[in-house]
Amino acid sequence: MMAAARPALSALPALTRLPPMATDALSATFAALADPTRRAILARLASGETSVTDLAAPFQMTMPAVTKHLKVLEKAGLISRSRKAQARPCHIEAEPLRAATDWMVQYRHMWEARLDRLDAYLQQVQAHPQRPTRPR
Amino acid sequence: MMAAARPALSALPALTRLPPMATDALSATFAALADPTRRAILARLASGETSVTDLAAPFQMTMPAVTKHLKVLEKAGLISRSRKAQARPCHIEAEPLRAATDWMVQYRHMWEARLDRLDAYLQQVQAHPQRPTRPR
DNA sequence: GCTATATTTTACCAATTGGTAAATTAACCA
DNA sequence: TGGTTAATTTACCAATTGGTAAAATATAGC
Repeated sequence: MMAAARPALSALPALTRLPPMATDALSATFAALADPTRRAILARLASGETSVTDLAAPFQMTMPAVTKHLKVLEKAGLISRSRKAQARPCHIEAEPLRAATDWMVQYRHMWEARLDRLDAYLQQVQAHPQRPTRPR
Repeated sequence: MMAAARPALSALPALTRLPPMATDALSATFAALADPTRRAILARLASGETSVTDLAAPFQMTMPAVTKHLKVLEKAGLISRSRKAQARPCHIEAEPLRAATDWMVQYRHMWEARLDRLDAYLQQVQAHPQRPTRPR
């Protein structure tokens, strides 16, 4: 197996694991969206500024849990906060959501294109099973 | 604080925490997209079927790590696998990606609408600072 | 200053995630 | 049969996540 042939990684004493990458904006946005509670919060905020208490009401969880979800959303730049008496109302921030949507839409073209080519190929095969023109 | 006033939750012995929710398809899709390595893998797969070794090459990580990422993508339904001699090539599956894109695009309308209303309001305030018609 | 309301912070916990090294499986080839 | 190639499984680890309960903070009103 010649394990010694592989150099640096196992040689360096304390740097075997790289320091964790600071997650990019896109990753933070998708991670924030990867939770149904947070998506529901965003959906609610889409119709206007809302207090934490109001946001928490529909969910079967404590206020600190909601506060944590809001922190995730805020760190990802998807919401911002203000102050109104004791309340700290939340508002949606569209920019990063737009960026993530753009990423998906851009790649959707490629995915759909692949599907279309596959469709065309399968139809052709079905139409002329004897002489399948192999797709390039 | 009358801690005893709140009933069931802390009374039930072993059910204090609810069993973890089986993550829905949308959450799984966004979670899968929330990692730059996995997004790069998908981008690569958009241009065609690829082996694990080829997928792993651009990344500074071991094969098992890539296998794990592929498992995440497969569980989320974003890729599927086949067999070709020793290789287990991966192909992209567009459907869940389309569903997630649809979700984002649908909500984008609401977010953009909010921004548009804000824009309109700010422009009006700037144009007629004396008589700001308050936005509803 | 006291009290109520709104929210956050702290300290804890179990489960999940993202990585590794080493061993194992599966298919092909000579 | 034995060796090579491709990929996975196992066992481990540290960091992160998603929740809780209890205490603390901030603002407003009397």
